[in-house]
Amino acid sequence: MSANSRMTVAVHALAWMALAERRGHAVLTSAEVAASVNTNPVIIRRCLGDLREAGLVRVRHGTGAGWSLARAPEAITLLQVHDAIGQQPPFGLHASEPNLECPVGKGIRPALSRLYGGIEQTMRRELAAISIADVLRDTLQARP
Amino acid sequence: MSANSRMTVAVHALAWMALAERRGHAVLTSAEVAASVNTNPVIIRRCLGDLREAGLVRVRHGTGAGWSLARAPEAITLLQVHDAIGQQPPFGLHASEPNLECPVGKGIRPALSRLYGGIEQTMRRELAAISIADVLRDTLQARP
DNA sequence: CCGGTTGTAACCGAAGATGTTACAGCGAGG
DNA sequence: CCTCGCTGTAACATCTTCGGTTACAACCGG
Repeated sequence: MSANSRMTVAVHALAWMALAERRGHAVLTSAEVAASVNTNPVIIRRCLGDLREAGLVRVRHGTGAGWSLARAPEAITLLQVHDAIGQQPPFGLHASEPNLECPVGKGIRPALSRLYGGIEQTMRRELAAISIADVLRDTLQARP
Repeated sequence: MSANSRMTVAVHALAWMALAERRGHAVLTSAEVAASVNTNPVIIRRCLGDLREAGLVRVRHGTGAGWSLARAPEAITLLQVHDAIGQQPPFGLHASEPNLECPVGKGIRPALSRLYGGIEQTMRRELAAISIADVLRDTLQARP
């Protein structure tokens, strides 16, 4: 499995919370979410902790503690999730600075930065158009 | 160093080869390319080896050996480079299979696959619209 | 055959992701 | 105000990947 499943875990958790909320079970513990995602509760706590900092979920302490959505599923976009969990961009520049004596080495970084930035903007626009409610709806339609 | 710089290295190498070719120095050794990218010649050989398998560059052995473009810089798109070096998609699914007893766990993977696939398609379309010649032109215009 | 370069294997260290254990902190409810 | 359950986080163990390095056989033009 290629790296970066954090986006997937976060979206899965939010979709599950949205469904539970709709079923009248609004507060979930990290263990309950972890059971659906099939991972360790600490992974979920770390993930939901990021989402909480972004204001997407709320947490309750004490007896009967747990997590709940901070707003309607329709109002949570994948772009917000993407930013909340600090996803790294799809392309990176050179590991070590290129040779600036070479005309290509000198100009390639700004050129590629602009180029990569444009692609990233397009991706952000697509992510912004999709909400957790959309994902949940699509998820509940069983398909091969 | 954050992530995947392979795309950057490949594009840098091709742009540099395109410029050298235009200057009448069509055949470059891996050491010459490595000097511009500022990395080890083996890294370049591995990278150009991938590009050769995709038919984007040619290699010559024996005395005076080295690499040259297999076609005009205008005819090499970033999508071809992307595919040649086997870039991994920006998002990955779950590390371990989610709980299929849960309606979300059951349906989330196909839903996210479709979603991620759509985003990837958009990205591919953008990459296909940019050639090495475009990158070289942009690179040679020094800009802050 | 020689000399220079490719093609690859083997290996290293750093970094990041995932998972696990352990434990202090918090607060709702008795 | 004490208890209990869950959060929040540190620490740590793997595992994988990546960039880098060394070494060496294969190749071929001259």
